[in-house]
Amino acid sequence: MTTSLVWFRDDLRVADHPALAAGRSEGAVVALYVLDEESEGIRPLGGAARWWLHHGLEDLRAGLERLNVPLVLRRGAAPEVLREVLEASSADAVYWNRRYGGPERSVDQRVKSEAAEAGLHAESFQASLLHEPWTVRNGQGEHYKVFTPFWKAASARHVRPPVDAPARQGSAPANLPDSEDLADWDLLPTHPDWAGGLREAWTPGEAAGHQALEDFLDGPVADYPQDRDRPSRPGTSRLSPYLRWGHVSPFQVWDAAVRARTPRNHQAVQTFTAELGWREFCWSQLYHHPDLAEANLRPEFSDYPWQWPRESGTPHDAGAFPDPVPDGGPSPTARVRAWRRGRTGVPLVDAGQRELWATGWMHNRVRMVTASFLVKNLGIHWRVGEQWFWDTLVDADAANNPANWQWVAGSGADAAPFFRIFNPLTQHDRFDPDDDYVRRWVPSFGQEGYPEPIVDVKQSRAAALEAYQRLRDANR
DNA sequence: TGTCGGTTTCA
DNA sequence: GAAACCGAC
Repeated sequence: MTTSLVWFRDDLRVADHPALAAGRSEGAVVALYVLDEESEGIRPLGGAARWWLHHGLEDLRAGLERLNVPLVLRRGAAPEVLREVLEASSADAVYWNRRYGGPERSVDQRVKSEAAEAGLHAESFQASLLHEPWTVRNGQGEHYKVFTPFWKAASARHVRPPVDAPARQGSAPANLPDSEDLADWDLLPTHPDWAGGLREAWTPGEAAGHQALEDFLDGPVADYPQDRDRPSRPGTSRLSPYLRWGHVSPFQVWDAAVRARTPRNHQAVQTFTAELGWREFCWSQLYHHPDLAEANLRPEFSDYPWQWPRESGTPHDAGAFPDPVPDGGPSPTARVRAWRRGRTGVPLVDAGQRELWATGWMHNRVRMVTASFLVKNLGIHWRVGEQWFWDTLVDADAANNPANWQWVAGSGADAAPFFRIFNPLTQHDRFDPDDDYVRRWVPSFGQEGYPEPIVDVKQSRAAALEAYQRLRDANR
């Protein structure tokens, strides 16, 4: 009987998993997950992501157990691990669902060629994106740089239906490679255990993801265009971490959304599926610009006087002002510290940052506001914010996170124009008029002890516009 | 998926 | 005097 190895990555599910389905159709399957912290260029997971991964893997193991498929856990450089595990399992083939980041693609390519050299069958599948990034092209044959035409072209294309979870296998493969113990990976925080808020807010896993999808399409989707901007309301799908980890696939979301469509909610469903479109667009950007998290897509922004906190990891070639800033006010280090902990004295910003710190997630409207505040009002480089979100979000996504930070900063493809600067006070009035959200996360709001704004919103906005104007003049 | 300051419109 | 409207950033 044939044995296949199915390599799980950002697709921790058993349904709509083409690689798993392919392996099962050939015979017996061994599942593998590799925690690769060694391969060149692979970005180490943030703290909140590690927490989610731990529980996501437990859930995957349970899901695979129901199919009688054993899950092998290994740490190390993926090509080496694959070599070992393929040999130990006497597998004839290895299957996986495609990844689209630069370093990940290099790793996968290496695994594929090494498998071929060893006379093994290696095959990859489309499962994480509705549209392969190299297939969505404009009239000139180039990838789209603007969202609206991108999504217009992409969403007109056929989307395959989700595939079912495979049938339970009668017997597990004879040769089972050793597995490491998940607990030894230290993915969960211990001293201190800061994950209490995450546990309260989230249930990682495939079933929970589908429950979230179903609950959303059962009700809230009808009011999505309005309610999604109100952070105090349960108006969003909260699917982001489930999509990030692949507990739910975009094909499943697309299919469910299309099925939930009625004449009445048609427009609202389209607004929702456009968010899948943004995800596709972000991944297209990362595919075509593997350095999306490091480099401005608009190179002229390298001359913008972004500031960096004084701490390790600050690039020396960032064109940054020294700490403290020349024109007075709190130092970049103090600004960043206040922003991270939600002590800027700007209520909506502080509420968002505290929601993030407590739950590993922030409402999208508020993400735009806190990001704009960091980049435009505090004058800090978007990469500082991108790194913080990467470390704290349970949905930290290698494409969405940097693409959206560049969107806010104005340095990205189809980005918000730099002069589109959110006023956090106006946004507060408009989207949290009853202060429900702000009071939930900042109990001291409106009371003595709540700090004054760390910078003047109006003055700092004007300063950002001036710096931008100088940049434009210099580039003319 | 913006804000601001100015002008116009209308009750 | 509020609300709608507009251009500039």
